[in-house]
Amino acid sequence: MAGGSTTTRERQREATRERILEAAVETFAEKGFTGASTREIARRAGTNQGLITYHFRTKDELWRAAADSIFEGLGVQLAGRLDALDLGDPRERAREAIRVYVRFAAAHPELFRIMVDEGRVAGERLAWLVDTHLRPRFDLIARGMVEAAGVDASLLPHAFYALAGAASLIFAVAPECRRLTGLDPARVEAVETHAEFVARLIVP
Amino acid sequence: MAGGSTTTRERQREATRERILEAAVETFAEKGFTGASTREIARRAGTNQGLITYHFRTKDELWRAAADSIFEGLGVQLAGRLDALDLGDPRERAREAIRVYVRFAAAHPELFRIMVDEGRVAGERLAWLVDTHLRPRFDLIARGMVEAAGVDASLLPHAFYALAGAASLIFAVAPECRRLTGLDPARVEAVETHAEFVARLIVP
DNA sequence: CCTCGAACTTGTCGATCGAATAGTCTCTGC
DNA sequence: GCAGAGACTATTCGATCGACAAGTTCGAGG
Repeated sequence: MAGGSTTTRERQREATRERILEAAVETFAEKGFTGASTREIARRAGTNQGLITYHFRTKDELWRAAADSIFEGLGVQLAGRLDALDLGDPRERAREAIRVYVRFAAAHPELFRIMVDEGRVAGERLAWLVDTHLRPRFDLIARGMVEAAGVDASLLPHAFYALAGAASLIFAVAPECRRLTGLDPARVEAVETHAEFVARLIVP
Repeated sequence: MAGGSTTTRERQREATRERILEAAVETFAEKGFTGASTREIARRAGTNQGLITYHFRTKDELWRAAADSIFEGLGVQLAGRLDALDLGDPRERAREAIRVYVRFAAAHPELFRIMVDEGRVAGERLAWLVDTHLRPRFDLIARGMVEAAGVDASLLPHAFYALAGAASLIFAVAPECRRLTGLDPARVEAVETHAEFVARLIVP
């Protein structure tokens, strides 16, 4: 089935789906599930609302596809970068892993935003999000924390959420940070400063 | 105006306003501004939707009143508790200040939730929130960080958001934490463990 | 070339949103 | 103890939501 034969039709279909998906990730990250309307997503994607129902049956399935898309990117980027750092002493390696995580959080604030949005109230979407995407990542990071950083197993939830919060919040509320402190967290120097700050915070 | 003479009418009016306000804080914290409907808030308060329009003119003003209510509580609680700790060495005092902050974040996750909700997109509500409530608190905490903990002024935004995120995230996404890790962050022992963890993290 | 199915557009449905209105009830001041 | 004001209810409005169904366009296979 694979083969390279992609007809014009297939290419356009996939391109349209991708445009809608990108707009969905953006909009869900900004407004949350209820706050984002399928009409606005369609407008950002440059089409109409009916086309969303056609490609993704419901708003709920569109949201799941958007979440899949976000976590897919996370997997690729983190895996690739973490392979590169195998030398140096364990503490420096832990610091570098944190820097990588902070840089990712800066580049993709959607992840943190959607986690906070859905994590507040128990429900079907939260259950799906945790079971499908969060648990595998958590297990991976937790193993690293126990083996490399020597974190006590009973403290794992605390360490995980403390790290996630310290690393991501400033980028998730970038407009607020700009107005409150004058610092634009999106600038490269700000990202590097934050990465170094959090790395030294957790591994002094 | 002052005087103690509160008629039955005045008492009931204030009691109703308070019930609506509590329901509003709850609902806005759970669903965000657009996700929360005035009808649901009225239902939680045990009245009808028209009464909200009567007491607070618009949904926007109700939201502002809810934010006022949250930050009023923050001011009272933090001020009272921080006065009590004047002895001990500076590092231990800084740790205790962090513990107080974590306990507050655990008791009032609404604060963090509303901050993240509104901080994502620049707008009128964010501008009002920052100028009215956030900036005074930030200046206070920033002064404490510079004077007591010796944080470099250029790192203040990073330190502020790292602390806020590390302290609050686990409580803001309590349902997610329960499902992901099995730990219920609302339990007293969990709060104290997190307080100690973050305090030792930032002031080793 | 031509038709057939897919990708896509347009229009509409019932439900629900925030807000405004008119009407009801109850406490208060004279 | 009665008239009036103010707290509260019931109803309705236009706008917008997600979902659906009918049309329109257009590239691919025979």
